[in-house]
Amino acid sequence: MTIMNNRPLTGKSRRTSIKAALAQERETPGVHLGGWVRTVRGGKELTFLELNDGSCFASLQVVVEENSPAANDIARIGTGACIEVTGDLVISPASGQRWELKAAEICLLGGTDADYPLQKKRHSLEFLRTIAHLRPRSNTFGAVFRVRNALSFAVHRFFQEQGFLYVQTPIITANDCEGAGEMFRVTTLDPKTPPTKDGEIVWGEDFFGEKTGLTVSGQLQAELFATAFSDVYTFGPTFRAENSNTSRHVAEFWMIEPEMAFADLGDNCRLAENFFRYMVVHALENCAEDLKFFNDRIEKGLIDKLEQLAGAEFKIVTYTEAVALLQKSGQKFSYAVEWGLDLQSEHERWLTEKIIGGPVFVIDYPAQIKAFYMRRNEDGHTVAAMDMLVPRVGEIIGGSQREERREFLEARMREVGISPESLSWYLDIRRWGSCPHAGFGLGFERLLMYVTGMENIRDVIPFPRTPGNARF
RNA sequence: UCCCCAGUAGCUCAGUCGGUAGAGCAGGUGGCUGUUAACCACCGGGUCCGUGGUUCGAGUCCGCGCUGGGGAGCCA
Repeated sequence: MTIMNNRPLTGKSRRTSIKAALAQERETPGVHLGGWVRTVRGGKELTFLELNDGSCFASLQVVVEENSPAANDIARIGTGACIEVTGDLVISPASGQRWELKAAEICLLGGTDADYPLQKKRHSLEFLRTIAHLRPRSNTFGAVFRVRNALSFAVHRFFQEQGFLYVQTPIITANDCEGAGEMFRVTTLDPKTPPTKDGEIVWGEDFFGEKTGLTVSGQLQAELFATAFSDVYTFGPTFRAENSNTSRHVAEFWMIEPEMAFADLGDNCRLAENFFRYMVVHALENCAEDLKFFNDRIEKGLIDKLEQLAGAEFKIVTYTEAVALLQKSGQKFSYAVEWGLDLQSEHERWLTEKIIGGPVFVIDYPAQIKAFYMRRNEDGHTVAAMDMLVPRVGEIIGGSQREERREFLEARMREVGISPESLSWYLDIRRWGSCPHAGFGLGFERLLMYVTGMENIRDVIPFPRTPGNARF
């Protein structure tokens, strides 16, 4: 790089990451670090600072000697302070850590005070949620967001390795008939004086010339791309304006939606299984330190669970079999288990946790409880749908083979009250060059819940959006 | 949206039968020759979520509201 003016940009202030420092093979003089202080332990002649920069779970112990020039500032350095340190990386003479930094110079960049909410003690996840701007500096959320980062990368790696094309489907869309949930409205009309006719808002005068909202699914557009590129996937933000108040729902989340041409429901389940296993293996191989923390503090036995899953075959049961299994389980449920009724959360959990004891695909649901685009089976009353259920989290994947036969699809749309004209482009795919295809939607946050053991979806997304809460 | 539970110091929580507010951590001061969410001593710190009521007296009992959590529905 060439600096064209007289600004004193040296480009020499870059630090060594703590991850890199801890990975050193030998003692190194003159190492420069930056980070946030986790705890300070002061003695008469020595002060110990735990420094964390988020590059890894571990902190690095910084040792300040009483008469070192670095000692000047340490009285003002408390938990949470941001500092830069230069010193020698040496093998620690005390047990508890291999490396420590003998400080020669400390620069206090940003101090803290008594009101700093993040203390060196256990906080409740509920409290940390109220300080979402600071919680990434905690052990738990540091680990969560490093795993989230690793798995985001793994999503792309998995699909790219398999030759899938990444497609960015629109975030603003005019389809509100996808059956996936309530939409957030997108409009530029003045809420005080919208154009009206006979008391109704004239959406034709809105920005896009029709009623639009934030996407609830990229599936329909992914299907369009699948009929040109064969195998495609989306990975992007998804919005649901449902008034859902549970530990598994947020209004804004990230969804992964692969769509494959020349594929049936069996191919779909196989892809889902391979994908899920790939994510788990990737986490085991790349996030060992963070997973160990989750295993010790969040979900006992987590690593065993993940390792078992990596080697296990996923079970597939039909909806009809699932109903029979639940009926003969002898378990008393609050809601009836009966063919034709949707499985309740309690049924799904019993199935995956108690009867199967691991991830399970439930396939071939009754047509009347599933979406219009799912392919009708030969029996005439079920559709080629699949839900993947996992212990603790419940439904993590929902997918299907799509109805590629135009006359069946159109008839089904009329049955459920969707005008074929409104989705003419979707029907056109069946009109010209139609082919069997299948895909699914996987909630990225629910995957993270499974992998980290975190029990509330609000704790695996940086700044959760839920009814009544869009702070931060 | 419905059902259940909770709200006390900056944080985690105790507070008995209704009798006038407590601990640990954090913060401040001092001590300590290598500490591991250090330790020891002392100090400061309260709209008991809000509101209305019952009572001689309410953190405690009752009504309403707000906020948070768990569960259900919707789903990923």
